[in-house]
Amino acid sequence: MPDNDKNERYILHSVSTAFSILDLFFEREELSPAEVARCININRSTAFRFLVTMEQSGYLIKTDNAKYRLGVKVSSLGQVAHNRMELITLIHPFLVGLSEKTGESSHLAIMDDATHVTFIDKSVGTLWLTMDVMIGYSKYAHLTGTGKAILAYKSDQFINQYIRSASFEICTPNSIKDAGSLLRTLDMIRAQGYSTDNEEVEAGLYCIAVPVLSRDADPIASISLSGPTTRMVTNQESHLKHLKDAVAQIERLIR
Amino acid sequence: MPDNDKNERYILHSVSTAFSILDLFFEREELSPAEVARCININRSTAFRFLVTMEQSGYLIKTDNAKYRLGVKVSSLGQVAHNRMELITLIHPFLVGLSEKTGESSHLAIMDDATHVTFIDKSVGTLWLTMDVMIGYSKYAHLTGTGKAILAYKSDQFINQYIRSASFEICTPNSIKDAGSLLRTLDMIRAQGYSTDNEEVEAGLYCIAVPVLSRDADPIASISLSGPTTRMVTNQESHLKHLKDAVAQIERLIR
DNA sequence: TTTTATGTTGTATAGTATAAAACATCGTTT
DNA sequence: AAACGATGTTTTATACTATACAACATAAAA
Repeated sequence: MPDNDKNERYILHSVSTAFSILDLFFEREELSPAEVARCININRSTAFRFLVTMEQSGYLIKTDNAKYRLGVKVSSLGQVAHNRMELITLIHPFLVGLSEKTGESSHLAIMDDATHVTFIDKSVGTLWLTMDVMIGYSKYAHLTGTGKAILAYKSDQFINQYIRSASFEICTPNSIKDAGSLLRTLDMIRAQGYSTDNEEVEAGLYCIAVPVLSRDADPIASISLSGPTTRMVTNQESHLKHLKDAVAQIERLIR
Repeated sequence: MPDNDKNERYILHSVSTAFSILDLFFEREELSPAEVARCININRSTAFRFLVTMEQSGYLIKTDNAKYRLGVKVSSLGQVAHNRMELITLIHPFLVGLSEKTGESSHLAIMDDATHVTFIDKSVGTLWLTMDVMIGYSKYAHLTGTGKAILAYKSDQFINQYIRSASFEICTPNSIKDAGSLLRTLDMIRAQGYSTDNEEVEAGLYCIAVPVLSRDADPIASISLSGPTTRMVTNQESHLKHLKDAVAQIERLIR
């Protein structure tokens, strides 16, 4: 990433660490100065000052036992951000339609950095046994159906970069284990126009995903249907048709 | 606020302005370096550096026309924060119950600073004409039923501080116009145990709210029912009963 | 075309972020 | 009970960097 290296020169160090501290709260519900200090390797007193500052800004709140948590403002601003993502506004009705027609959960995902796919919207299925991922959840792209659908339509150099920076952790026996099989899978996805996740991230969970391409064929997102393998396999044809119909309409709207 | 003044000494200036910049995005969907610079009175190049830093941290994204928007991470972290607020987890079922029983929208609000009340959860009513406020929305406490319910049970010194720092903008003919009538209203709220908002924030909108008090009688939140004045007034007695029932159960749970 | 506003990039310095050290408290261990 | 270790908080000195200024490039406006 030459652009990132270039910007490196302008980074305000303390601001950057402030957001690193905020990042810690993705994993931990509350953190003390000492814990923050250990996590990002800074001095305890410095950590304390960061926390005080962020509390004063309303982005953290201090609990009674001198620990800190995410403040209400984070939640509020998150709502604002969520509502503003026009992609969501546009696509949400289609997700609802998909989950109503099929009974399965439907998701909208994007790749917002070079390696991870993020679920930015969902419509949970009506059936009792149903997939439910939290919005905002991130995974390496090659591990999910939505991620592979997007990755397959990225440029060769993007994919090569991906292979260099991704780690091929193994979630299930079906997980993609190396660059070679990933490349073969992506070829197949391009050939058939959709991707599947056949229990590759979690046992019993099957997913079908179709990319949403911009006018200049850039994969800006993908939508998916997910559910238990048995149900998904028997209905694969009809699910796929619904997904492709939805994407066709979405692409008409965004071009 | 003596504690705040005391902490003033530890504030990291650049971190604080970073969050001020983030605050700007509550109002504006996208901002350029020059705009940010004007809004918070800093140099254009400094603003630029802040934006680059925050982009690199994933909390902002740069659009094609060199403007910046809230990044996906804000939305993700907001979700996380929202899910973690145990108050919400605890109270949400009651909100759902209230809106199902009454058909009207039900809200949970807190005061997370000295002047504003924030809606942190809701259950939208089942009726066609229904109130729907975005979660995270903030107003001066004296303007809303939920705000007044909380304010009424705060300490005298808190209320005096409130009167000093709040501005009595007039939303409708019924809005509270001065400190005197606010104090009288708060007295009445304490006397009857609930607050109303009789078209004080928006014409036609009526709201009944009841505070949620902690073991030591601190007003930690309030819940409300809101809807068109006509419907609300005719059902006021029954709505109030439902609200008080819910609060009684909630208070039993949190003490 | 000229002008004005703005994004972006160097640069010098005033100011502050940072770590180290010290104190206060707390819970644990001996 | 005493000693210890871990941690929250506060003070302090210094290396560093956040900041504004200036300059350039570019885009929009006049």
